[in-house]
Amino acid sequence: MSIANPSTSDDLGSAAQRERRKRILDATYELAKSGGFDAVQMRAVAEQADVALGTLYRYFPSKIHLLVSALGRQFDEAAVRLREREIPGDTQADRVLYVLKRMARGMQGDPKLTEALTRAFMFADSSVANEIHVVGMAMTSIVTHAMHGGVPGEEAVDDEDVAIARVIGDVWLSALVSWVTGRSSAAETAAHMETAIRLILRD
Amino acid sequence: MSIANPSTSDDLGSAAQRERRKRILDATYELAKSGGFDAVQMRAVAEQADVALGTLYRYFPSKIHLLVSALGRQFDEAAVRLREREIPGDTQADRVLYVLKRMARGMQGDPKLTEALTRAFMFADSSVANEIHVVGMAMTSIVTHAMHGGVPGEEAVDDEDVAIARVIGDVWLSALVSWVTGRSSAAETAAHMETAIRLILRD
DNA sequence: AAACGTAGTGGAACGTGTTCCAAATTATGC
DNA sequence: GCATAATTTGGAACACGTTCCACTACGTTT
Repeated sequence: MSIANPSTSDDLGSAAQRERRKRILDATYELAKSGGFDAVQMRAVAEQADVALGTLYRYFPSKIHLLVSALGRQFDEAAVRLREREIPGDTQADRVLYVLKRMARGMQGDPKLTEALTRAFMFADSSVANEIHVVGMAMTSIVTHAMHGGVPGEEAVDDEDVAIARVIGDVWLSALVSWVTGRSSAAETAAHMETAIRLILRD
Repeated sequence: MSIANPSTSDDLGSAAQRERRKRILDATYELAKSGGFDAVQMRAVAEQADVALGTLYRYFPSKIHLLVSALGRQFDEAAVRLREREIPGDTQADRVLYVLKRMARGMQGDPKLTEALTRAFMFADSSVANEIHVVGMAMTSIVTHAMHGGVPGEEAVDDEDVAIARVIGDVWLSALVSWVTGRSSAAETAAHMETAIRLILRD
């Protein structure tokens, strides 16, 4: 008997399972993109992914797991895209701001999607630790990569860099939450991020 | 006809209404304290506050409004208690850390309560803007007050102080979320806060 | 090819947040 | 004190996340 759960195990299962998993995440993405958190209804995801409700729950044990997994996929892709690119800017603050503004632009282009994923992330509890960890790693990687300008050879990332990256990630998340929940505008959010980063990264 | 909603209007209504409102918030507090977010069930709150379900919804249009209002009351009280007190510590960082650690101790003493209120805060959307604002103000006030050592006379709080306080508030919130959702321990959270604040407030 | 175990299906059912409504109660203006 | 408006009540009903179950389909072992 296999206790393995197709969504969390490192063993990704058969091709059919990988295919189902992808269909489910794609459906989640589409629904989130067009209708936000509320539109990602488990029955709707199951139907759009052409999968029974029970199967959906076998792959992702809750709506939050599902959305955070989708977020993880997004961030992973973004981190990979960014990694193969040099980051312009003379100071750490400039480079980090460049990257974060670029990501912010992407997110503002899909506000519903961003809302859905952010809400899920903020609501997740420890049972979602694995999925959360993926997101946290990608975020830290994005920030440290920006700090060091993207030169691939000497990624001299020490502990302090990671600590700084985590603080920046915190501010980023809080700012994202304010924006997503309509508490502050895109411009205010950008300004706030800039303030914070220049405060944290005065070289 | 009065469009006024007893919970959001500045007009607090009759004594009976104020009394009901208090009973509701008290019931919320009790349930949150003993069982966390999930235990704050609208039917249970209504019953414990000795109020009909419909009335509960008239006072607080959603569970999130209810919990964020309860959080606001908590923070307000904390801010007031803190305001009438001098904050020990030689540097801004020391004083802010002193205050935040003190608040953290309080929160760790009531983990369920903290979980409930924090989850609600993080999940709130723009319809909860008013209640959120109360919390944000209290938080900023607590931090700026700590920065200036609590000398009541010359509260020379300028815009930059507020910006800094907001960044600290962001980190605080993120740290709180990690702790509340079981992603990091109290010790890790404290260490992370210390790192962040020393980074932001190197005098 | 038969038997077996695992995964997927369809759908009923439950819990809790939320909405709605008619009747009862309370407050207000005259 | 009465008429009228506003509020509260009790409870039914609905929506959606989640659980559960009997059944079917599939793949593996022998």
